[in-house]
Amino acid sequence: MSGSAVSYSIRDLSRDFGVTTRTLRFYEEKGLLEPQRQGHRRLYSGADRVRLKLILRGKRLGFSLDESAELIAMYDPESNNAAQLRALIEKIKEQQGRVEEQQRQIQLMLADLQDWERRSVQALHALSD
Amino acid sequence: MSGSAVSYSIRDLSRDFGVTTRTLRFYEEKGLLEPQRQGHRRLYSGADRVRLKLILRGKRLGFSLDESAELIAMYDPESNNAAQLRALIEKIKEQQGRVEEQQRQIQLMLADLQDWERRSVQALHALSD
DNA sequence: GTTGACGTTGACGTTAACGTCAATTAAAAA
DNA sequence: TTTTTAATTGACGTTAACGTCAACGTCAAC
Repeated sequence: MSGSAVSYSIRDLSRDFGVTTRTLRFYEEKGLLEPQRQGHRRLYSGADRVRLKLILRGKRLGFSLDESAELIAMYDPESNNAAQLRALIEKIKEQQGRVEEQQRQIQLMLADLQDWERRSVQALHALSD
Repeated sequence: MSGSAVSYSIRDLSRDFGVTTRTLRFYEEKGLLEPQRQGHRRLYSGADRVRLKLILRGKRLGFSLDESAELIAMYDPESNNAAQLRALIEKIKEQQGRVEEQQRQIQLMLADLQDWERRSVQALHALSD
């Protein structure tokens, strides 16, 4: 076993992921991250980076931080728990449903508006004839 | 000109649209609605109902109230302003882009997870042989 | 030995979108 | 006329996701 434990300062993570240090401390308060300490300073491991990556991905998928926390808990790559994995997939499919519905609404609205536009353009042409 | 001005109480709107009266007063504070008054009581017109419908539609499309206010201002069916209409369409297309990106991210994630699931199921089968 | 650079813990501030009282008022019903 | 019932205006409370100080610690560099 080699002991080459790579670790990162709060500033490193901040830079690498484009979030403020305040954000990192906030995620820690919420229990989403728990880096080690060297004295009173935070030392982030590779595993911490992965967790952070998952949190941010959760946000991009449209989940709240609390929801992301839940999802990450299910995503434990060690546990190999098939039921949990399927539960996770379900949660994400639900979100997919919500997003699809939004998209449907947007398309309906756009169709309406574009129809409207066509008609108003035609009205203009009729005027200029 | 007939003067059959239909109007609705705050409770009517609340019931018909499934929002609380507090919400309606809040929308008014924000300038999204401005019903007439009969004494100190609010009297909502048909036009007010339409505005409310648009606000709620905006929310379903994923816009904030402030954004909805902006959109509704552009949506003036009287003005017949083609440029404004196209601007509105643009705004909505931008939102469409954001939602599509979210959906893309979700699909990627799902693909990953389902791949994972397949593999872990196979691993189980291998064990039971 | 003091100056920076970097980090730490409070703790209060902020925006969005309402919720939740409390104290009043006005009109309708009994 | 008294009691309901519906509505009104304040005004403070709440959740989420951080922002923004302030005051203090520490370690290497000059």
